[in-house]
Amino acid sequence: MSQDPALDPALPVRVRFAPSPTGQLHIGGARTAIYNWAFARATGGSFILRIEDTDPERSTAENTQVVLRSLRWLGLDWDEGPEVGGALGPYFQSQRGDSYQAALETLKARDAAYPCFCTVAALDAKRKAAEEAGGGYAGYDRTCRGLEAHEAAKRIAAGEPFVWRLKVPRERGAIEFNDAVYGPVSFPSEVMDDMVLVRSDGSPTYNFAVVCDDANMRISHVIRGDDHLSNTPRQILVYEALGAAVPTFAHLSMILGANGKKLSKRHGATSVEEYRDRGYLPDTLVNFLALLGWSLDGETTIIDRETLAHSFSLARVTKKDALFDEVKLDWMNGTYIRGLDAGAWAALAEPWLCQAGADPAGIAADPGWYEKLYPLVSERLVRLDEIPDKLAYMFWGPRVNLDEASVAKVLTKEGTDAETVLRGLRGLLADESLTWECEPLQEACRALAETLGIKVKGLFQPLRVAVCGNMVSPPLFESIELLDRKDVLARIDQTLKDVFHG
RNA sequence: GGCUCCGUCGUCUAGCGGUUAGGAUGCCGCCCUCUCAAGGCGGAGGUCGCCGGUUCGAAUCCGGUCGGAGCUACCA
Repeated sequence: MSQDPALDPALPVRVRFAPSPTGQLHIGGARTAIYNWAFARATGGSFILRIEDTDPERSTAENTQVVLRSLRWLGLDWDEGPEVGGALGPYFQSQRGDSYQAALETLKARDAAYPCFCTVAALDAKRKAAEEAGGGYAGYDRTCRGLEAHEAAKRIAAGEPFVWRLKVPRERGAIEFNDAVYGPVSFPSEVMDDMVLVRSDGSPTYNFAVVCDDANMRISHVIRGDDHLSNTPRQILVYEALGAAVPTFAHLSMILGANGKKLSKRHGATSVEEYRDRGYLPDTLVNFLALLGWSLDGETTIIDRETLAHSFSLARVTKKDALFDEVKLDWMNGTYIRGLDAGAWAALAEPWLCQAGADPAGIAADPGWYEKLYPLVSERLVRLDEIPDKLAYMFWGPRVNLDEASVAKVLTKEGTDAETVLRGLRGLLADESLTWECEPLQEACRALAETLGIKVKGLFQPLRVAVCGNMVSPPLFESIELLDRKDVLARIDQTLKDVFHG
């Protein structure tokens, strides 16, 4: 059994991510991109981006932009591809028509392809009959394979529509290859029919185009989704027919939704941009997706980009399908938010800060204020989109939006005298000699609690509700320090008025 | 139907013939504490899908079985 022409292991590593721009970049695709990128970086190879836009119906320039934008957002830089260029372009399949034509000529010259005049209708009928007979469809029956050359030429000349099929060698045995993830895989040759290479409209089929592209672009490792595992023997046959070196294949298991089924819109977000819009950080997504099917050492879960780029290896990729667990994703996003640089976080969180009530110009004008705001929320956030809810009180100015439940539980609860407490606080905070900083403020308030003979909690909570509007908030005195004294006093006055009609 | 692949705590995983089957998340408890978090400590949770076999010894090797997934197009 002759082995496929193996690729020279000394050749440089070249991998590609080849999405079809038919919509958003899904997280399954993102994970494939991450693995390709990480493998290239870890091996010192090249990461190539190729757009498979052969389906004009669904492939649009806009969709292509979405994919590029998502990859950039994730921080996956490509060495060759759209907007970057490269020696082996173009990097859009729609622009590589000539190369497919040339490949077909090669195949014809090697007697490895033949024209087939069977109509779709005829093939469908045969397939249906075979299925009804019980045995199942065994593939194309090679009706046109035995056609005499002059006969075929005559029919072509007569304008009869036809496709080009691959002439799979009759004596070809089982097709075997050593998958970098799955290990040795073998397909019996009996089930390999003479696949269509070029459609009757002259366009290449997917299985033909990818092989041409991967061969022409000198791809050394094809790292792609599991759904292509069964396509691989077919593609190997094309490499052989072309006389091209067969790359190493590495198939990635599927990512399933939390319900164990294929990911779908019905069960949460599925695209990179949806996760971005919900306030997940790109670092989180890269880390989390990388760990869905790969592990560094089985112990480490927080893995930064650099480590990933250095330590990724196909040998540690799992074969099992993985469920996408958003609960763990949330935890991870929280730890990445906590790890953010205080000076830079406002830029990242800007859209949500503005939703909370911040003024975009203000963010740029007073970065120091936002730097101090960061530690107040950082350990309370799981997603950035929680900012509007958690931080709105910082942007209310002199007004306070009192939460009804908090008022009932803290201010008007029977057996408490929040009014007296608030009046005391009002007087205390109005004292200009009190330094408007976290520590002195807190000390003064504690002293007041002692004077009033109540627990600090009995004083802090009413103050929290009066200033933050809610019994749950970021740290009280740190918040007050960041607010204007007159605004704080105004909020207490408003609370007194609204709740106690004073 | 045919072909191919997969199967370790709920979930993500470590494990490569000898481990009390490890880590992470989630859950529970304690500590810390101005609320909520974060953090620290501890706990519950896996007869390694099931059945046989090989072996002194199997999650690890072999066979079978069940369950799940993918492919089976002039879609990609």
